[in-house]
Amino acid sequence: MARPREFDEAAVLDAAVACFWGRGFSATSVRDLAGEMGLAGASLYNAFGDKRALFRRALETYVEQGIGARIARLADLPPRAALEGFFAEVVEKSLSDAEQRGCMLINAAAEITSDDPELRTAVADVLSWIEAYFRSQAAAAQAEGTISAHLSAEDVARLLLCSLIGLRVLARSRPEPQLLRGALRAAFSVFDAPPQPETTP
Amino acid sequence: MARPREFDEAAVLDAAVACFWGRGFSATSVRDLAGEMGLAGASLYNAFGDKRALFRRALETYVEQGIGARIARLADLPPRAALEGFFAEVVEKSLSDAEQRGCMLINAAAEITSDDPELRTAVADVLSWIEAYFRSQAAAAQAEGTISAHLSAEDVARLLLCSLIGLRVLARSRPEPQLLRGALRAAFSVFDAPPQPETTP
DNA sequence: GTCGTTTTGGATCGATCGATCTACAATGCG
DNA sequence: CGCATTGTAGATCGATCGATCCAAAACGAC
Repeated sequence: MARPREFDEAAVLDAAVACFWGRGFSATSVRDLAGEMGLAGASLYNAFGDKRALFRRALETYVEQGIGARIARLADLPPRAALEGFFAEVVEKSLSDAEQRGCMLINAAAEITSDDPELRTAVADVLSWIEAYFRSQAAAAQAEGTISAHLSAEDVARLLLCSLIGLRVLARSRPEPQLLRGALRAAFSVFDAPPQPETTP
Repeated sequence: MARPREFDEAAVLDAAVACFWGRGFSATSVRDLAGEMGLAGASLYNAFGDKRALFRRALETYVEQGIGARIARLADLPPRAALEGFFAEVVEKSLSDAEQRGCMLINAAAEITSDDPELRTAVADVLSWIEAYFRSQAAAAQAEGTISAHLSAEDVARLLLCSLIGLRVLARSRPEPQLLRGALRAAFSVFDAPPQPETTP
C-alpha cells in the first residue's frame, strides 16, 4: 500500500479536545492544534480535513469520553441515584478544574452561530440525547416511586438539561460551591416535592 | 478645545453590541466593528482603546439596555409576577430571534477563558447582580406567601440564575417552544410545591 | 530493487488579524 | 488671524490566520 501514519489517531484527537476545550473554536488556531497534537500542518489537513471537521471529530471524542463514559459509569445505579450521581460528578468536575473550562459541548452550544448549521445540528443532537437519557431515568424513577410524578418525565428532563447547561456555564464565571450546590439542591427539590393538596382557608 | 467627535457614542456602541452579540468576541474582527459602527479604525481605537475594552463597553451597554431595562419594566409587578414576567420575556425573545443569538452576557460567560480575569470578573459581577435580583424577588414573594418557602430564597435565586443561563444557551441550539417552556414550567414548580409532610407507611 | 501510493516536515500562499502611523480637518482660545 | 488640541480617513505595520504545495520518506505490491 503506502506509508503508514506515524501518529495514534485517538491520542492526537485527545490533544485536539484539550485545545478546543480550553480555548473554544474561534480562539484556537490550526498551529496551536498541530503543535499540541505533535504533527505537521499537512498531516493534520490530510487526516482530518479542515479545522471545522477536526472540531467535529474532537467534539465527538469529548462527548464519548466525557459524557458517554459518565452515563455508562452510572448504569448500575437505580435511576434516581444515577441522576444524582450524574450531577454530583458534574459539580465536582466544575469545581475542581483550575482552568474553569466548563463543558466542551456546552461551550460549543454557546459559541456556534446559526450560519454553521451542521455543527449546530450536531450539538443539538447530543443535547437531545442527553435529554433523552434524563427522561428515561426520570420515567424509571417515577415508575418505582423514587421521584415525584407531579411533573411529567419530559418536563423533569427538560429542567435537568437546562440546569446542566446552566451549571456548566455558571461555573466558568463563578465556580462557587455554595452557588452550584444550591442551584442543584433547588432543581432536585422537584424530585421530592409533589404538589400539596389545596388547603382552602 | 479641539475637534468634536462626529459620531454618537451611544449609537456606535449599539452597533458594537450587534456585532459582538451576533458573532462573539473572538470571531468579530475590528474591521467588522469599524464597518458596522460607521467609523474608521483610528477613531475606534482613539475612542475606545482596544478591541477588548470596546467589548467591555458593549457588554455594559447590552446589560443596561437588555437586562436592566427588563428588570425596570417589571418593577411595578408583585414579586412572583415579576419573576414569571422576566422569564416569559426571555423565552419569548429566545424563540423570536431568527439568528438565535442567545444572550450576549451569557455567551460571554461561556466564551471567556480564565486568562482574561478582568472580563471574567465583569461577567461574574453581572451574574451576581441578576442573582441578587432574583433573590430579593423570591424573598419578597415568600414574605407575601405567593411562593413556597420550603426552599431558601438563596436557593431559589440560584436555581433561577442557573435556569436563565441554561435556557439562553439551550435556545441557541434548540429553539423549541415545548423544550424551553417545559423547562421553565418545571423550574417554576418549586414555587408551588412545598415539601409534603412525611407520610410514614 | 522498482513502482505506486500515502504520509511527513517545512516552506509558503494570499488573506486577514489587531494595532499604529501619518497627514489632514475641525474646533476653542488668544 | 495663528496656535494648540483632538478627531478623522486611509495607508500600513508585523504577526498570524487557514490552507496548500512540494520534495523527501516510508511502506506494500510485484
